[in-house]
Amino acid sequence: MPHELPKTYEPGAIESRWAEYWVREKLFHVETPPAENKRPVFTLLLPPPNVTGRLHMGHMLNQTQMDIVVRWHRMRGYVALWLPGTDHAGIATQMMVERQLAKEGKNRGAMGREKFIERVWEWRREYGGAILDQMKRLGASVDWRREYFTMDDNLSRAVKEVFVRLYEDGLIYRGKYIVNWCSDCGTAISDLEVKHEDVPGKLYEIRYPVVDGKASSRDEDKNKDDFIIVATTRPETMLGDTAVAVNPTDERYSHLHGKHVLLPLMNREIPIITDELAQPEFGTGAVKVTPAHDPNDFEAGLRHNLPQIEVIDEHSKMNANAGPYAGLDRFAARARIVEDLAAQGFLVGTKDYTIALAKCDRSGTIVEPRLSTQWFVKIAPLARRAIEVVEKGYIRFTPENYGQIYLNWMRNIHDWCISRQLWWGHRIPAWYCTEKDCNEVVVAREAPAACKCGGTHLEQDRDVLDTWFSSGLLPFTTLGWPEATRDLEVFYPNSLMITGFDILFFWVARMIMLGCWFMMPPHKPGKHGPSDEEALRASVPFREVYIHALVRDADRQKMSKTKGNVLDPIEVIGQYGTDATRFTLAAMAAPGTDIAFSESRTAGYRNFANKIWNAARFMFMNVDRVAGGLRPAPDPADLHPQKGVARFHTQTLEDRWILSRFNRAARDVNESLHTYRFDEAANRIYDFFWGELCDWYLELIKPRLNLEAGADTAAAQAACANLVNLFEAALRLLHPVMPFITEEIWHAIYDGKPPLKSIALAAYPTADDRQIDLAAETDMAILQDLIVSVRNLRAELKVEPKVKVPIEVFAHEPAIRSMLEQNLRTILLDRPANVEKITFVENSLANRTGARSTSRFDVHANYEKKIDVAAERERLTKELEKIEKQLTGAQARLSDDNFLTKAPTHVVEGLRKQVEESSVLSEKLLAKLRELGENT
RNA sequence: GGGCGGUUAGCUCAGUUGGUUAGAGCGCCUGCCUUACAAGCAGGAGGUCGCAGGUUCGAGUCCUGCACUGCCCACCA
Repeated sequence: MPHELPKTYEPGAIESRWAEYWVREKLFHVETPPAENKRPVFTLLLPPPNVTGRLHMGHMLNQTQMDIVVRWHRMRGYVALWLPGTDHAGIATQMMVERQLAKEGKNRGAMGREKFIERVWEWRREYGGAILDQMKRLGASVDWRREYFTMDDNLSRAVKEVFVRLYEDGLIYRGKYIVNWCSDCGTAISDLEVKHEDVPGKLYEIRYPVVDGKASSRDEDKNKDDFIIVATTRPETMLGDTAVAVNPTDERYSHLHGKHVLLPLMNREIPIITDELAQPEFGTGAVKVTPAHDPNDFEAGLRHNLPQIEVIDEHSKMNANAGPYAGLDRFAARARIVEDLAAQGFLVGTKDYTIALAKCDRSGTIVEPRLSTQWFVKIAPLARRAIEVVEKGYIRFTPENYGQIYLNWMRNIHDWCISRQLWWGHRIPAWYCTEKDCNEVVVAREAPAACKCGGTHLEQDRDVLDTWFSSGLLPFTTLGWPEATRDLEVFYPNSLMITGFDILFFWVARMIMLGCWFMMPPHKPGKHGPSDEEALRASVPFREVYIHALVRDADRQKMSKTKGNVLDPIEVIGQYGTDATRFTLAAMAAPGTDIAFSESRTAGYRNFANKIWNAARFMFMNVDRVAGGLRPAPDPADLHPQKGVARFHTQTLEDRWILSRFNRAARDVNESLHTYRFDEAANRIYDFFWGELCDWYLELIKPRLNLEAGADTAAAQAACANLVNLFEAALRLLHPVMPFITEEIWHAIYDGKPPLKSIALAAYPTADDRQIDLAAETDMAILQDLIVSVRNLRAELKVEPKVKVPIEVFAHEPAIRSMLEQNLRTILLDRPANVEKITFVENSLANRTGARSTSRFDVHANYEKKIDVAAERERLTKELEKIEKQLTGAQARLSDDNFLTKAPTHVVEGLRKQVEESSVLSEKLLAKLRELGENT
């Protein structure tokens, strides 16, 4: 029988089977909704993993959260589109293939561009799907039919379109500026790809002799004002100095204005200029100016028309301009230069100095600020809108503080260098006329046939675009832009973006800038003044951004290959199952803190899955045995519109109680998911399923299910039906977090013939307030107290586990007494507390040995064994102390007028009630302590 | 140089707009293979919530300062 589950829970087998099933059955394919669509729409774009990537814990966290949100929306009746794809990852992929070539003894230079690119495509065909295959194993409910790759034809066309439009709007320009140059990658990189690292270094003070122009007299050279001292951390760049700057307000140097210095080693005369660049407080107040190798100096150079002398080449070696140092690596040159300066008496001092060293994020190579002709995006106009939409709340961040971080960054943004000296990527759609003296640049969607000068030889720019340029367009290009598609109309803006902080600026910020620019209809070149708020609101790429935490190892260390502490999600899954791993990530995803991923935690959630598994086995066992194969009628009407528990018979207290608890759980879980509190949602389900359903409800219905004991078939069948219906609803509640085990058991409930193809298509439970039963919860709490009290007594009295004890119960409040009388049947307490007979008595049992008391009842176990009086007295004393302390505090507050007038009523009332109960209890404890004293 | 976060049980972390007795998992101790589950059941120990002030009838929660710690941003030599 299909519903007969194997005895042991083995996630591996179940999970791969359903993962395949979901893909094969195309369960998550989303048709473009028709014009008359009334269903709400939910759109989510998968942050495309690098095509070279392997799944890591960060991906898994990210995807787990996305899958939870998407499954939840789908079950709530949304048209839920989750769009998957991969990123061509320019540098990463190119390097990967180059390494492969190197092993074959080839290199791309010899191969040529065309062949190399063909080779990259081959690589991609062969290995590029790996990470998405891994995703399938995670159960990601994406629409695979819509899978994209950033180099697809349609996306590439859109990239060109964007480039051309931005160029036509004057927002893309080409020019020779200082860029971050990575000599290892052989390309310019953007500011974001540079990471600064504080390292100990040296600050060199160098004496530049002053000469008074060409007509300097030798006499003056002997004065002590004959030199000016500059400080630098990079002495090798001095070879390219074209000025020394002093601050115009710095009186120490006013007599030198307009004079020149003789550049040591190079013997080149360079002017002393006055510029804000030099800050009087720093060092000597004089700074060397190297326009070709420093961004600040570059600007100063423009202000003063200084020549730009490059001395370091693209391989970070000194070039011909470096005279005797030509050919040396920049650091070798530094050493030699310092040596030579010292030898010639120019080196005044060397100080220890902490340097914020700029390194290439990818290769770790020290980045060289280098003069280079590149393409840039003029970012200010785009940033303006991107700031506006966040300030106005058209895009909301969770956690909120990321909105501020985003704004700070966006307000200080610099132009974006978008050209890369690579082969793999979107080639820049610009052509240069090769005719002599024609410097025409043509930016066009297609290769132009001829230049306006008449020349027909046009060469396309050799560079490609920054990968983030194309991924920044994905929220609309994946939906068919620049065509005005129905998809675009329905699915844009995306509802949500879930991603990590690490790509907030790289990607999220760029998507917002580009989305708000291109999706602001109608597109008016050059006009971006205040316009229709609705249009602006509708232009955002997504309405909300959820930033998730970083997954660290159990010791809070960042996972990194070099540290060797990287956890492979596939291995973790292999060991504990995808469901348990997903649950761990969800349960630990409290906002604001990183996740210290602990396997012991995962093992705990594997145990939770096992608990569910066994509870299901218990259910099926009873369905077959007791109820003769009873199954819930698979009425589809009960499933999709049905939000809660279908046809539940509230015959007993525990029935009413569990139904109430289920509704509370459903309410809480929905609320938590609304605010992306995955941790709360997961923990809430855990507590309900294990702590209430399994620990209490299952135990309490066992007597009814046990035919041999009572043979009430009708009651047994009702109990069984309740269990099945409750379980079914609980599975739906859990499904977004643990999709596999819930799918497996759900199908089993329907004997393999479910009314829908998947639990993922069933309705998500919502709370029905009418089923929340406060009275049942209160009564049940008393009953639970009583059972726990009996268990405590058994432990105290050291009753052998197998021995059943008779108990006596006293309750002074008639209502509670009658409630207990109604619900406390021996059979009910048999299993939970091993009780064999219950007698209600008329007098308090509080002072009896072998009794326990709460403010509502006393319970006494009839058992011969002597108790450990000393231990009992200690326990009672401790408890009494605690209660007395509370009582004193509470009474003090209740007699304080200030408290009584200022505190809200419910707090005062609550406290009064507490005092009442504590008083009763403390008297009972006292009575018992007296009794104990007399007995010893 | 700016900005942000963290500090609660042995470990990893929750703790809503301040409100009655600060929770969980793992670990630990005791007893149980009770016919769903030893990946389990029952019971138990363990916290002056980083420190010092302040606001308040009331502070783990709000404010100020300090200490320790982590992260991000930054073209200053």
